[in-house]
Amino acid sequence: MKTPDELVARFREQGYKVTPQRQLIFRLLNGNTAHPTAEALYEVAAEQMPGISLRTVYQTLSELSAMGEVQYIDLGSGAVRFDPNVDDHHHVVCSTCGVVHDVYVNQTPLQFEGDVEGFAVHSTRIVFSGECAQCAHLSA
Amino acid sequence: MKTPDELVARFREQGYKVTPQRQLIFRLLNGNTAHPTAEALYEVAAEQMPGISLRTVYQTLSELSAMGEVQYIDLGSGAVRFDPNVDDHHHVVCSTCGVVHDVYVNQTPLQFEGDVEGFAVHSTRIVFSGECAQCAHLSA
DNA sequence: TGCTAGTTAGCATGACTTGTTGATTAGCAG
DNA sequence: CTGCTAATCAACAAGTCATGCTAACTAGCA
Repeated sequence: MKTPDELVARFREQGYKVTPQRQLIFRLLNGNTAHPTAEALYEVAAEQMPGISLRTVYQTLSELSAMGEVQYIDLGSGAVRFDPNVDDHHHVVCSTCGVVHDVYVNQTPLQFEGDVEGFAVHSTRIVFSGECAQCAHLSA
Repeated sequence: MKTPDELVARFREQGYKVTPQRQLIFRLLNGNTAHPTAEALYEVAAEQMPGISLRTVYQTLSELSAMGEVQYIDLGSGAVRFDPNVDDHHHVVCSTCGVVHDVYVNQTPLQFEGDVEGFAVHSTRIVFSGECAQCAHLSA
């Protein structure tokens, strides 16, 4: 994702207004590796800006997604999560606490891109499930 | 998934009753490679047994899943799908028509199982997206 | 300064899944 | 065959997630 300042510029270019709400969301997402849900982001936002509406958070996330600045990630956990990291990467999820980390798979099964079962494959999503170091430690 | 007959036996073992509804669902799932949603399965079932309730379909699928006879697969398309194929395999989805095929990835990134970012990984799900042969043909 | 987009609250909707209740049906053990 | 009990059904509700709508207010920015 671009920096908050760059996003401000991009929003202006597109004719979108740069509101304090949007700027707040830009800042909250910047460098965020927590893969928050819209709700989670809303809660943090509401602490810093009481009165901000969940609707606005959804709206801004959807705009950012349309601009390719954040990624929707669906881990089958109910709510969609947002990832400001739009690099080509994958995810590992702790099946105990639900924490999500980015995973860079250098040896992607790229041999499949192009032709799998007659499909012209153009993207690959990998989700690893397991137990994070903390949960493994607690249960030990 | 086991054959309908084997499932009947397993249900009896577990003390579950073998009802016509359950047997119908067993048959509909047997060899089914369509990865149906619960609703889709219900519709087919209702053709053969008018009066069967969606609730019963959900119920039976959940029992089968608990017994490890079907797999839930979540492709982020809204509804959960069911896969009677419980082998270790992955999926490829057509982004145009939504059809799902099984994919056996012989060269799984197994090098990651065991330790990714400090996680003790125990499962890996890969979803390929692309265009199926039919859709590619139609758009050509 | 003023046009217009954005925000808000509040309510509604829609998809998907599960829970509940109460009546009826039927599997299956004895 | 009988009877206990699980299963089913209809009908309704609830819960989650996401989005749509309205009407009124606010504020960005040309």
